[in-house]
Amino acid sequence: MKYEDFKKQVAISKHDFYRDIFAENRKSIRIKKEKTVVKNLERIFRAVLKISNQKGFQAMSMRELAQETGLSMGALYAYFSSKDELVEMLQKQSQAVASKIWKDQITLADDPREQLKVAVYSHLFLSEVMRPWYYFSFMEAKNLSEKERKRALEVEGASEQVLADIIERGQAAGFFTEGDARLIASLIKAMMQDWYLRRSKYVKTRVSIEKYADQVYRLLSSYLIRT
Amino acid sequence: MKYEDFKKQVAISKHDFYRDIFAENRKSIRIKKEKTVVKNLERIFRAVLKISNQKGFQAMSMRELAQETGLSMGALYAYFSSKDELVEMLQKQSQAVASKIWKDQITLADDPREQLKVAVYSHLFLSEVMRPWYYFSFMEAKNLSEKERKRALEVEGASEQVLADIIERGQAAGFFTEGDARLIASLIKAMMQDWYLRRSKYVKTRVSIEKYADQVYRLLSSYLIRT
DNA sequence: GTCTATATACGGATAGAC
DNA sequence: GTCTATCCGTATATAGAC
Repeated sequence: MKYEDFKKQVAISKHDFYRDIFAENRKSIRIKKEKTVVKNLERIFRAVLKISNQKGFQAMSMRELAQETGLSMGALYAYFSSKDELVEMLQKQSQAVASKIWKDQITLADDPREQLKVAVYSHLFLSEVMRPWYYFSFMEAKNLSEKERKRALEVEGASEQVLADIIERGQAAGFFTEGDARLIASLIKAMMQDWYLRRSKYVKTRVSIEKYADQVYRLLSSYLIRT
Repeated sequence: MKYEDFKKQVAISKHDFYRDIFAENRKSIRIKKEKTVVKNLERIFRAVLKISNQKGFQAMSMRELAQETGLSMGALYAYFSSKDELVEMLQKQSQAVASKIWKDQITLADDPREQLKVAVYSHLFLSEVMRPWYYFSFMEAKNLSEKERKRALEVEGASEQVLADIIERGQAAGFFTEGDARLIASLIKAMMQDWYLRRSKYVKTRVSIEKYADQVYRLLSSYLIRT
């Protein structure tokens, strides 16, 4: 499994991404011309991720965001009505896109052994494509509004359940060794998470995403797959 | 390996912990009576961890800290000269204590196979004993001062190197399978980290620290240990 | 040792000109 | 659509009374 192939295959259209955000938030966005909105939303969200991932979302001031985007504070508030709403837009759309891509990938396989492999590789590749958002999402989760925090927890729980289900099907079919599927799923998630949480370390030690994925999968299959 | 035994064995004396902080920071602490200082430092650090772990260190206001500790803002500033210094005291002492305990535990064993087991179990147990600090340290690392951030990275790198060294010795002795020791150490670290980063999930699904440690070690040894 | 009151700066958000 | 200027709340930190 090659990262470059995956990247081409999913080819998330940035334009579509921001157009969808526009469509979902017509009420709070005061600007009417789609072209302008898409252009500026891209600048804004790029800057939010950049600054937040350096110093945290709370520590990012609107003045700083204005500077980084090249827009004034007044202009910024034409695209959202509060800092909370800004982060809500980002979370909702990114989460929807990420979860759709992952599930689509898994559905391409049907044998549990193949599904497990696809699930691990495609999750890692996806987190590499959308790395700034994955990092942001983890680090800022606890600072979101009650509503957003709850949704983030549900999404995370659901993705672990996807892994656990694959493992259970594999166990039922006799391919995998017995054991607590949910707990094993947690450990897989932990290893996948490390790629985006401490990525600078892997850059420094020259570990590529493919090498990382291979190692995770090898560790996993030596435990799980019956021989 | 039992968690309760470990807990008794290390029995970190809280009194010693705060007395050491006092000794190291005589300059910035304006209060002279040790008894008073120890009592209040304990209140302060407990409150810092509690509030920060709920909403982040930056979002914790001094007014909030005053309320939680039962001290006034004026009184708080008799124990440190800035928010940054407060967090520096906490980091320095906790890091020293944690790293000493872990290394002492590992030295108790000499066979690499036994050392690996001790390293995994004792790190997990230790992170359970000092859980609020481990969580804080990870989540706030990037918001610390340049100096503190650098030191945190070094400590983290060193602890992964400890694991990698054990693995390499085990490989050289023919006990472990070949492979990239540093990368495997990273994956072990990732799994150990998950215990304190997403602990509420494990509480909810009723996974005990012992069960978690067993599962991590089983996964690991199935890959690493030659049969 | 600890308190209350306050200096000073910076935060998010908006009004109204262009 | 975007800008500048400003309101107003809250932040950290300190001064000085007790």
